[in-house]
Amino acid sequence: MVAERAGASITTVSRVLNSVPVAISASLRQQVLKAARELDYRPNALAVSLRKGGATKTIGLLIADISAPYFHVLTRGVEDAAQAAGYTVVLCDTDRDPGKELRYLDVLYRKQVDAIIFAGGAVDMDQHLRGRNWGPVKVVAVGPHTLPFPRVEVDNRAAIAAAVGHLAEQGCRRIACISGRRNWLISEIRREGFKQGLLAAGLAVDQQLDLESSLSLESGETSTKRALDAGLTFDGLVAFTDEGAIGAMRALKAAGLRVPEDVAVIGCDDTRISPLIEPPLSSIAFPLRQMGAVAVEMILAMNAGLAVEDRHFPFEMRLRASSLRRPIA
Amino acid sequence: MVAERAGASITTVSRVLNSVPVAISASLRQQVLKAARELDYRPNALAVSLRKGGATKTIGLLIADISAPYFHVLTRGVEDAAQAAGYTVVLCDTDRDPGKELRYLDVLYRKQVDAIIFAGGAVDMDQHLRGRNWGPVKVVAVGPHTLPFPRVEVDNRAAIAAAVGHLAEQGCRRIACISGRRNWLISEIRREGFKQGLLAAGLAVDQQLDLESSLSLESGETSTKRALDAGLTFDGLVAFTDEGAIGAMRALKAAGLRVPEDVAVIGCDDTRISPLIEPPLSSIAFPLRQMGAVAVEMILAMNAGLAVEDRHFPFEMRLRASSLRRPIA
DNA sequence: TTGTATGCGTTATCAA
DNA sequence: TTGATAACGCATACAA
Repeated sequence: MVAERAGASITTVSRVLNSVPVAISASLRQQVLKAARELDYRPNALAVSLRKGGATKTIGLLIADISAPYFHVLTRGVEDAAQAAGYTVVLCDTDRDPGKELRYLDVLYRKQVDAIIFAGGAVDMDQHLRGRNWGPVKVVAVGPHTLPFPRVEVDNRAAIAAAVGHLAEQGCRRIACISGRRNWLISEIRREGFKQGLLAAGLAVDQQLDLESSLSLESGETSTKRALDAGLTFDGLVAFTDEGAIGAMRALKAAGLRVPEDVAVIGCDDTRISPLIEPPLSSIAFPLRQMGAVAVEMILAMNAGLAVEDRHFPFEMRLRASSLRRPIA
Repeated sequence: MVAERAGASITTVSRVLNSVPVAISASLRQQVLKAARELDYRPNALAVSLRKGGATKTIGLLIADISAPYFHVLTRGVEDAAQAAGYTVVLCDTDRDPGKELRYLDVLYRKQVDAIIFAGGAVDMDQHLRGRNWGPVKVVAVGPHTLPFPRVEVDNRAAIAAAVGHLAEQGCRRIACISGRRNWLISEIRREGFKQGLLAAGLAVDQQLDLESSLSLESGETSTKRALDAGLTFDGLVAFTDEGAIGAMRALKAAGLRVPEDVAVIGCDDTRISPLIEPPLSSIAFPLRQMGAVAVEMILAMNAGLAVEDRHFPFEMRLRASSLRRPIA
């Protein structure tokens, strides 16, 4: 196309457009450039990747749900870093469904992605991913994962334990927990943190106070309502998700309970909503955007043949009215 | 690879794996299947697309910012529909920056995407996209756009006018507006709706009450604060965005004004947050998720050679405490 | 029923 | 300084 218009061979065109260090007459070069501009020619990335054997500059991002706060902030971090590095991001919402995860992996492999970022998976200990041949694809996980990939991590256990500690410090003695599904690794880890926090505070672990939910607002509301209806009592509540906390607070209000006076509440992930609701919700913040960016950096490093290590990030307690009954120590 | 392992020609392998309607001996077929399974072979989508001339089953999605509520709901709709149709979505955050938009388009074209969905662009009347050769790529726009592509649309003008009408009905006489940047088409259209609503209610248009912002929470807060500091008074406020409305409400509260008694407030987009804040925010809802899905449907139709028409969706007023001073008529 | 050869758009090797 | 040609992995027209 460009070649014939410029009256040159495709070889020459390729050389000019890729600035291959080979002497080319100025006139021919100009003609090629002109033709390319006029046709607004763009090299076919498919052909280039095929020929060069691999690199597509594409990253597959597997997340549970882009419309959940945790994930879209993370995603923005990934996308920015990817774009800056000349990579493109394929968005894959898995809803934590192993089937979807597998189907997406299949597509991503067919499309020859260079790398995959896992976030919000680790369901059923990743049985469905066991024994898989990952080939040359670079894989990074954000958050807990059972497979031996480099990870971008935050101490979820300590985070929830700290939340419990805070509630205890605020005078709570019976602390409930809006937890996540039992077969999600993240839930199990946070659950451990919950127990750990109780023990550290010298409080008893009451299995009944573990209110399992799917981490959504609606689910948090339902679980809490069910617990209250069943006559359960508690004076503190930590939710593994801000949305769950908000749902719980709705159920508490509906039952005539005051936050934080009757029940002090703290969430997790520090969603954008948290400071805006009434009362403002205490939460545990993670540097999600940065974590997304770092996941991409790790991929770049792996592509460069460097050894990468897990990266750990700190959490931060954002204490607000929903959990504050007395001045902080 | 698979061919040699199965002791067959690549032709046969291709035929078996693609179920080409050609007689093949059962034994050979089994061997091919076995080899493919053992190697867990996946056809190289790059090569397939190259050979078949085009179709990559990929959609480029250009949005302003995945971390903004409007866009991640829309995106989820796009993603679900795309996945169901065997398409893959490349996420492109443009931040409404024409430069980023152009750079992303370049990449998408190189990668031979089949289609592009524009949402949250239309900046400066899309000067940077004028006269462009779009080639065989199918383009659909969600929301207002200056270029002649099929669109998924909602009557933004009427929506904002209705919001103004509602405030007027609630007794507001001086209505301010947290608008968007002047060079964003969406802002201009909503601004028209604002004026139209004022006129319909027999209220005067006061240029001073147009408080320009970037549609973000922070921006809404700043604009409102500045207006109040300048001594402007108003008893109603419509924001082109829920986040802007929330920001505005913060500024109002800080100034000692009550919502809705002193200033009735209504937002737009009906974000997930809106019903949760205090007071719950009135807003105008669009079926964003569905709109995203329809955008994909339109692309599929275009691919099938069908003629597609613009699709219009209704808006819905969600009235809540922030704007309710009296029973609704 | 099976296989050989060609070409998709590129880049890299080799020859002129 | 330039160009013809092979090869990347695959699907298909054609041959056997």
